Amino acid sequence: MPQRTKKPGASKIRSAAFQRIRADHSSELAEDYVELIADLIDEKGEARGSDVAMRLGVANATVVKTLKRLQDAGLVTQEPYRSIFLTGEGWKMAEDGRRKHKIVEAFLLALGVSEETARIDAEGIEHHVSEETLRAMARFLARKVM
Amino acid sequence: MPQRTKKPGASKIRSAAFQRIRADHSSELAEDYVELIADLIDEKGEARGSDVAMRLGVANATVVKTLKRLQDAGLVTQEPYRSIFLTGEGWKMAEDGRRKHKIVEAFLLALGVSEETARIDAEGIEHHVSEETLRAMARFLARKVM
DNA sequence: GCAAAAGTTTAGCATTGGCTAAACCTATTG
DNA sequence: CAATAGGTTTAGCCAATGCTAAACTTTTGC
Repeated sequence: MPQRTKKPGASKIRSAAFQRIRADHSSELAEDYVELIADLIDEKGEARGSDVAMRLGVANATVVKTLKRLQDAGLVTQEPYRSIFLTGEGWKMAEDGRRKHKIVEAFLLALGVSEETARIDAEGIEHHVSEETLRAMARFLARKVM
Repeated sequence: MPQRTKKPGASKIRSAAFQRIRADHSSELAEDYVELIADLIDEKGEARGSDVAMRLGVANATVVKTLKRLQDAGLVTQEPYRSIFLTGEGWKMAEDGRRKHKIVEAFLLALGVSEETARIDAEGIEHHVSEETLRAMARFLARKVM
């Protein structure tokens, strides 16, 4: 008989973590883009697609395609051959990413990790830490300072 | 097989982090699979595709397709309608994943995070921590015990 | 021992996120 | 002010990862 996708409550709990990871991954790229665009705007006054491409290490064409999705998602606005702007929503996401990034990076540094590693690992970790863990990291940092 | 990453030369050290994240993502799924398969074998004596599907929260067909890739990659062996085995390589990857997972989870717990959150966050973080950060976490744990 | 139930695989489709090459604008400059 | 250099977009390809429905195999119950 057709084998419906089983969604029994039993091992649903087990799979929750993996489902969250898949969800995280789909928002991860969007967060990286808006964060980077925000940085570029703050640093150079404007964000060009090619700057984004260079910093992410991908081809221009990939950025164009992704930005189209981000525009559909209401995170950025842009016109052909012009620089990129963030919507209110986009700024909100960028700020949130920066906030997480800062906490994670500072935390790793406080843990005794090198600057280089802290920066790189923070980039990977920031999309996978819950608010609870962020709070614990912030607490640790506060305690360290005292 | 990950796409050929063209190195743009001196352009951007900045992009290194993102490139590593993309690389991590392509191995992440493989690690999750082999780790899960190892767990199932240890727990129940065998790993069936449908168990993997249930625990990961994906459809059976997705698991079949992914296992084909893992087989091509030399991580698992299997025959149609039979249960799944890990190759030596597969076991090695599974053990490494478990090692990382354990450190990260224990570390989060020591930080004061709840068990539930530690388990879930560790699942996401384990694929993005460098050996250096793992060492720092282990050091922290050791210090805590003293 | 065979028919139905249960489990597994195949087929076919969609989306995301990469790439290169070619076409297309914009901007510089002679 | 036109030609061209250079940046940007489009077109079209590929691989990974997900899905449902249908086909197929194995197991079970009588």
